[in-house]
Amino acid sequence: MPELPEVETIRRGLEPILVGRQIMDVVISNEKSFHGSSEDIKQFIVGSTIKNIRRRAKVLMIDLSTDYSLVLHLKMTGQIILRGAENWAGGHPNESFVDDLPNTSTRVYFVLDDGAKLFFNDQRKFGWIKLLPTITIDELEFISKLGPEPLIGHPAKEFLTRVRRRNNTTIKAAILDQSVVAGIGNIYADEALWLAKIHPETRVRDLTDSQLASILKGAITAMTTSIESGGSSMQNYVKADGSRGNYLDLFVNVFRREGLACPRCGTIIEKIRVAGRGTHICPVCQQPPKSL
DNA sequence: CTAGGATCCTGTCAGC
DNA sequence: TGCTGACAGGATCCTA
Repeated sequence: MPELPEVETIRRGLEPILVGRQIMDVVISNEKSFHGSSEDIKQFIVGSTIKNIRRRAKVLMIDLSTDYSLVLHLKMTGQIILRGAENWAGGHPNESFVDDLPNTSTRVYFVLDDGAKLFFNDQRKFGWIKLLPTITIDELEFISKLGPEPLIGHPAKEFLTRVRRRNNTTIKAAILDQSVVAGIGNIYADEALWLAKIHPETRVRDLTDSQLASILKGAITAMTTSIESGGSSMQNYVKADGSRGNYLDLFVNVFRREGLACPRCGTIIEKIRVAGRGTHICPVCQQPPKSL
């Protein structure tokens, strides 16, 4: 589930706590969740110091003093939870943020110098952590093929070039494609298309350059708002009175709001299926293409 | 090469 | 209550 803003929220939350800390041990309870030999773990993780935490698209990279890095993808249900003198949690928001850990969805955890533990939880086991030499990360196919970072520099021109390579598919499928633009997932795809007033089943070829630009702008707006509101973190999950909050309420207009009023025109929001994904639209603001 | 469906997994929820 | 199928904030693999 975690998309660019959720991963960026984790990066920003962990960086001040983890950089400079030493990793003393690694405990793996699901082999498929960790790619790296026990020999390499001993040699390049145990005893290493965390130098830096970076993000590219939805991928988190923890650079170690051994010139190796932990490359991490949370996929649908991944979470990063720190328990110790300081506590922090981000990623897929559920009760594991506050449960006793390890629990049944703990796949890997790291023991730090002061005994604090950094948990990688992942209910559906789609996520993974890879241990790789830092300099080889950019050569990985899934990294080298990525489209531009939407929140860094000026991605508009590169986005336009790449989205036009998907002229025959629907705009929703196109912006979910990580080689078109990095970091958009189901939440921000629906939010971007609502902000731009474009129906998700519109073929890319039927959109003008100006409409495509406004979709990218919508994605940037939604993502920026999400990050600035604190993203998906423990702080937004547990409210002051102990009840559970939903950080989506802080910024979404359509996502998971089927049956509720469109904030722009008041029409009831509908849920449909596009590109194999649940898709939320305002049927008035987002008119279907004539070809449908 | 592209497009779209199946697939990896566990848990939850609606409907019978 | 218990079962069944659909679905879930992702991306790869396979087929046409």
